Amino acid sequence: MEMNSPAAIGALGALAQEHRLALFRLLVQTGEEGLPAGAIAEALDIPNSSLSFHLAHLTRAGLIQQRREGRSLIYSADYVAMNALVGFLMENCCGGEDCASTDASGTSTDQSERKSA
Amino acid sequence: MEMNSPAAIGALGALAQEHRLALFRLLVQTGEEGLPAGAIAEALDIPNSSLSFHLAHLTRAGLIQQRREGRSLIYSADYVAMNALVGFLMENCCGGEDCASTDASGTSTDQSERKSA
DNA sequence: AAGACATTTCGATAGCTGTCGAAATATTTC
DNA sequence: GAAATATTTCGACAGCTATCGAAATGTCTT
Repeated sequence: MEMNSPAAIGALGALAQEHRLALFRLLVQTGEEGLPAGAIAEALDIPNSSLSFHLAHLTRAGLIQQRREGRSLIYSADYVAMNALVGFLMENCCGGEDCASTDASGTSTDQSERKSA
Repeated sequence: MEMNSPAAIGALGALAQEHRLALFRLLVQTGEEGLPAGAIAEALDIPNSSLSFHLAHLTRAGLIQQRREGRSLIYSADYVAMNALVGFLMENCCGGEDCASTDASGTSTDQSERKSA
């Protein structure tokens, strides 16, 4: 997937907002089948027009997908894009190897042996 | 480390900007010894006052640390914080398991077996 | 084709963000 | 303690972001 900086900035910015982060988490939990805009608005208690703004933002960033089903628009998380974002962060912003090595709860996996160049 | 949403939003927002992302990457590559503000400003070709603004932003978000050395202020990446952020994203925004399983280049690791609940 | 339903677009508005020169602050050296 | 160096804070400004009601758009049902 090899995400580039502009794309990463777009994705990071899209997630860096209370409502959008909650929205994305909700869609991730929901899975491939996704949720219609109305259900999301209700679940998160956000006015329709405001939600639409955030949905558009996340879609533009490539983190969620849209499909029509009857008169509803169904939104779902794009796991591949999220994979790419996490991959980008690990490659470019952790130094490479051991950063967040699956144990996100750990006793601060030794950071003192960094590439000291 | 167990990062919470507000902290994650702060960190995501801090990285969601061209100069700050480049700055953080630079510090990650540099390692524990860090770099003085002046060297960073020169490396990234950003005016001192602008850079200071971004350094403050990243510091506020907890992603970088500051220490004084003579008349210079040395900045360095906080790897533990970055660990926590990536951990947060994997736990909350990937569904848990296999997301970005070290191979961020892969042929779209099958996403169709999500927790369909 | 009219009415109901689901969602987006429009428009106005308040507040936040990024930029950068100039002035202020901190630290060392002479 | 004054001059030199390293960096931050201040202030002004342009542009972006979030909010949300009202109007417009698209889709289904009868």
